[in-house]
Amino acid sequence: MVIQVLVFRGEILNIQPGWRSLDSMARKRIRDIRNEELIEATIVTVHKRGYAAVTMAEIAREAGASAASISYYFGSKEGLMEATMRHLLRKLRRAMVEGYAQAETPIERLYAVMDANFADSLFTVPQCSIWMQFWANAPYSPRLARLHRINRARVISHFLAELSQLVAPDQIETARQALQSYMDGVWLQAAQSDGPLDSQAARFAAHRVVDLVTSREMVA
Amino acid sequence: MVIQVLVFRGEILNIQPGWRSLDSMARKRIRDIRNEELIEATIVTVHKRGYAAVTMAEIAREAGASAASISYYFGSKEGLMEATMRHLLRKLRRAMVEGYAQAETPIERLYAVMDANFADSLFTVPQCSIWMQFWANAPYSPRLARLHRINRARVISHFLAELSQLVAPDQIETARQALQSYMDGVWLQAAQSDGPLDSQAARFAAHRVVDLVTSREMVA
DNA sequence: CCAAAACTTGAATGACCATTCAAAATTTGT
DNA sequence: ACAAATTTTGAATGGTCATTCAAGTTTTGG
Repeated sequence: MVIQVLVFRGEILNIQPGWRSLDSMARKRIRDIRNEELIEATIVTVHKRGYAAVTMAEIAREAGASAASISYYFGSKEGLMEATMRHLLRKLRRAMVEGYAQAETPIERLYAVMDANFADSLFTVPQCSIWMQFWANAPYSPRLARLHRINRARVISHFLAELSQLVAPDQIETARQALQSYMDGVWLQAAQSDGPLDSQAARFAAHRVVDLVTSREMVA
Repeated sequence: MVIQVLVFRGEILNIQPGWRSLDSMARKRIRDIRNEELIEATIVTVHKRGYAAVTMAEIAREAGASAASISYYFGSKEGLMEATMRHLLRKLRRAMVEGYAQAETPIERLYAVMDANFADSLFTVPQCSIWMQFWANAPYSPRLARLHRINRARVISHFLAELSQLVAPDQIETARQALQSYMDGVWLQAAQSDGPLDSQAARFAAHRVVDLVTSREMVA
């Protein structure tokens, strides 16, 4: 057994038991820490200043680093934005699969999708705000566009898989469109909210929308 | 009776009967024509290049003018953006009051709001796209933020007025949130659509959502 | 036709910014 | 401890862009 004590620039950053030898882990650690710090600073700063206006220097200052270090770690501004979007997508995916594991019926799985999207850790003003910024700018950045396209396809196929077991075949596409629009719309409005968000209420309302859309009343 | 023949730079721009004398009208005309041209060019160019990346020179080129002329007519880039947003808001408001005039019951007025938002002349990819760009950037531009805030309050009060006659008091706010989120979400997704939009289908789907949300099933 | 008003723009201005780079600081492996 | 690898950044670079301005062009009013 090895006790890891990660010291960087005279500061103790982390103490934890480790079973692997230090060398390979520690070498990666600084890079990982900087990545995390810079991505977190990006979320905060883009929310504060807007995607269009934010500069490398501002993000770096928020992270307590220099603009040059962003280039060192991410290659370019676009690289940082891509990494930040990946980070958010990863968080969303993690929340989703977690909920899926619990759900047993199609409607529970639809609930799970909604619960993931409105989870406490994701449904916050800065994150909804930055999500929207990325959304708006994805068509103009090949790297963001790619991530966006892949994620979109994944979400659509999830919805379709569950809805096909819940509504008539000719209703599936309409129901998917309604659910997805609702979900996106809530995020969009949350991004412009002043106070903190009530994620529990959002989940509750979303469940009701799922109920409505999958009810027999939906027939044209 | 006077026949107006508007000639500018050797080109006949407009011939029409007029009852007012030429002087005051014609003096305003060139300004109006340039305003329209530049705003139209702004919509096209922002859709093509993105709010974050678009430059005055690009917009001017699209309009067949010089970047300096934008400053002459709108004072600044932000002034142009504000004027463009005003233009879109005016269009939306016009479509809305038109529908309202026809509607006689609360639910018909809700249909009318949806029909206005998904009218043929408004529900196009470039307009949904630019709308979303403005939406995303409004919080960072005082002048856009102001327009956005005013419009938002207007739409909310419209929804509340009709819903208060259709659903139980404790359901009003939830229903409004659902309708508005759906509406926003559809625009957001339309902005990212590849092909042309089916506005008729959007209206039809929106009516169904109105029906669902105002049905008695909505009870928690 | 003419003077005044309105319009147009090329070029200049000044500011801002992402990225690069070389040198310095820190950490790592042995 | 010390050489190699990694990390950090101040300053330089090159480019972009909104805005201004002065000098022209076109239109208007009479």
